Amino acid sequence: MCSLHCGRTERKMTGRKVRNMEEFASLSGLSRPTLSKFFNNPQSVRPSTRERIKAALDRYDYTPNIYAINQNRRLTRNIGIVVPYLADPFFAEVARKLEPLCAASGFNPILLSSHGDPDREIENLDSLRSIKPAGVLLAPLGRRTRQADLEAFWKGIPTVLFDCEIEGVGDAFFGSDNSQSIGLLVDYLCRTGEAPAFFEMANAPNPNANKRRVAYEEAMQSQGYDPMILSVPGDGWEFEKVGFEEGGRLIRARALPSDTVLCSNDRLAIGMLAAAYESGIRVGIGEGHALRVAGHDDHPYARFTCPSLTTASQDYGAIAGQSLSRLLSIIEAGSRPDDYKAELFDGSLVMRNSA
Amino acid sequence: MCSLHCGRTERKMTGRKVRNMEEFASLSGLSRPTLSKFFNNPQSVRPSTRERIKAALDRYDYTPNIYAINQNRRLTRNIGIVVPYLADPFFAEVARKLEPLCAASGFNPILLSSHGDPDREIENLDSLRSIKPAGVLLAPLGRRTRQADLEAFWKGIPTVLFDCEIEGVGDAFFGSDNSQSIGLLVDYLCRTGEAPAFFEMANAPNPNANKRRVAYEEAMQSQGYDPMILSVPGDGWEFEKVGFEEGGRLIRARALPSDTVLCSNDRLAIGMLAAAYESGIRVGIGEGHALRVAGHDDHPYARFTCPSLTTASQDYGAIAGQSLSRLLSIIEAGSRPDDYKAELFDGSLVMRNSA
DNA sequence: GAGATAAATTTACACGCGTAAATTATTAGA
DNA sequence: TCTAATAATTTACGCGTGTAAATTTATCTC
Repeated sequence: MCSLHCGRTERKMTGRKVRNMEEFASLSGLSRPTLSKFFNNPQSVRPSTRERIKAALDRYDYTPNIYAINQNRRLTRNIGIVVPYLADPFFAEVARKLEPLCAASGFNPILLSSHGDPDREIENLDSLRSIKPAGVLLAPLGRRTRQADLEAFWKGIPTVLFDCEIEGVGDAFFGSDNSQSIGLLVDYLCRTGEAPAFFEMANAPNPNANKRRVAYEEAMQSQGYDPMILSVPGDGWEFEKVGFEEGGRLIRARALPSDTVLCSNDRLAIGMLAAAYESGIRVGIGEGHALRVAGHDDHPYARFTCPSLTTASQDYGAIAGQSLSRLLSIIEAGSRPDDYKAELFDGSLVMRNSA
Repeated sequence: MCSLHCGRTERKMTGRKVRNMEEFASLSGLSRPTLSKFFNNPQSVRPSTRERIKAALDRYDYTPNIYAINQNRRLTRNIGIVVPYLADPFFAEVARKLEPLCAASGFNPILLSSHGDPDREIENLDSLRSIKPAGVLLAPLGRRTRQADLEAFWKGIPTVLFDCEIEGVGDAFFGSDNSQSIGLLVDYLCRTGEAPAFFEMANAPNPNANKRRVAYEEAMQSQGYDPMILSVPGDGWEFEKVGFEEGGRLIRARALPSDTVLCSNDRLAIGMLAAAYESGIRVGIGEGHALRVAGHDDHPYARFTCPSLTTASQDYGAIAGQSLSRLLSIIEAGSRPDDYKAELFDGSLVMRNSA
């Protein structure tokens, strides 16, 4: 807690443990309210006093009781981060970027994963509510999100959504411009070979999937092609498995309408690449290759697929950074904004060997 | 909070919000101490009273203030879970198993990742300490862990280690029997082809790597072979990258002493498989294959590598389950055990197409 | 060095709950 | 129906902090 404010990352506990602020006050020769001010904001006390407190902090082992602090504060300095599926590298990555940013702003990030379960998502929000966070960064599950519950939560606590937008919920939204990035991919694929078919899971949990399909259709039409949608059964978050099984089925049945497949996301593509490999289909560009496969997201493993995966990267950094700074400005303003703000960031094409 | 005890996952907030237990007491016609008992343990009040409280809970919107509770309790019901690298699927998986188990026991799991950074690990423990958790489940970083700090933490809070054992720290340890699982792999590989070389990163962050190397050496010797260690430069957690670059270097330089390579973990193997693919080396068993590659851990993507990866699976469930139940028994006992307990679980061979 | 300003101190109360002791009400068993 | 056991209530205090108002002290400017 303290390390956030006074910049100390390690203690030299040469002295004994101090029970409470009262005791620490007499030990350091200051009054408790002054110390209280210091711990809330070191800049709010005179530099000379600040140094005295820091010196005392080195001599004695004292940490303010976080429960007593938060019981009385109007607002805690906790920020909830709720993601739909932490085992998914995209969210693991965003969370990893978010944590140090929160800490740098003096806030305490609390990371929760819904593990793909809508009930779990609401449970996570409930448990956050009991912690009275200053705000919440939420990447909703999407299609299966219990919208009414989410809306009720949002009314009580400043909430910024990212990755997945939900109608009528949240003070702001930051995500990727699927239309732009899919456009980039379709454009590239059309330019360098056959126009791509679009491979997706029929019951995708996340509305981005729908946006990407629509973006694909529009991009194809603007290039003068008829869209070719391959919508395979499947739900949940086991994309690789669906890509492998259903993609393999399509390959073996020779049911692909094009020698180029654009997958709705990299995880589907990873599964499909594995299926193609097992079917002895050579994936890639140029002579001797029977299939081109592209994905979307620039998954951390996209570099290591066989062949390496051509894809579109999302601007994780911008999404994480802007979501947080928007939330912080809402928190600091102390009042909810009147205007809902949504911002989409461009992706960029990552050309590798699969297409 | 309450949902853990009274089993309600959703509220019907037909009534108004209740500020505190006092107010809720008068609304429900009971006394505050009785309600306090109920929230600590619903079984401690008479069934009829229990029903009255639950009914009131449905009528009014009341949640006990978690900060006020924890300020006064001797022990919070928080359990810290600290992992070295959450983006690593092994830890993501263990964490995913741990969370519902904690919740089912009435505890609140707090998940923190050290992101491969030893300072971050200690910071995580410090921030946990300020939360006064009942206990902590810790998978240490390993080699780079700041042992003295860790030891100081452990002395204050019940701590069970898993995955990676640290000399002289922790009330118990649960992990995989690397000797057994590596033995299984070496045995299988020797039986079905050339004896394997062992591919590892020289400065692995985790001591399991050393244990695996030693286990490999012993297994090879007991089979009558000389160990062949391929120790490549590299540190950190980017195993795939090291496997890809250094593995690729070995392959292109034809520096592999055997046509069979056992990788210290699956992530290295994933990188090496990608490198082999790019070099045009066919990996697998039987005719027309030039290289066999095996891994260790049964990474979630091991099914989807090209070819699918032969590996040894760790018993995630047992490790997670036993670690937690040991910690809970220490917490319930209210005193630290005299005897340190370490238990290793067997892995099992997962035969796929790469070896 | 005086006045203006800023900071620290004192005093006092509040927060929402745990918990112990003594008392009263309820239940179970015969 | 009575008694013993059990549960609930009342009363009272404590936990470690936030925070407001009034006062005193230190610092700065000229």
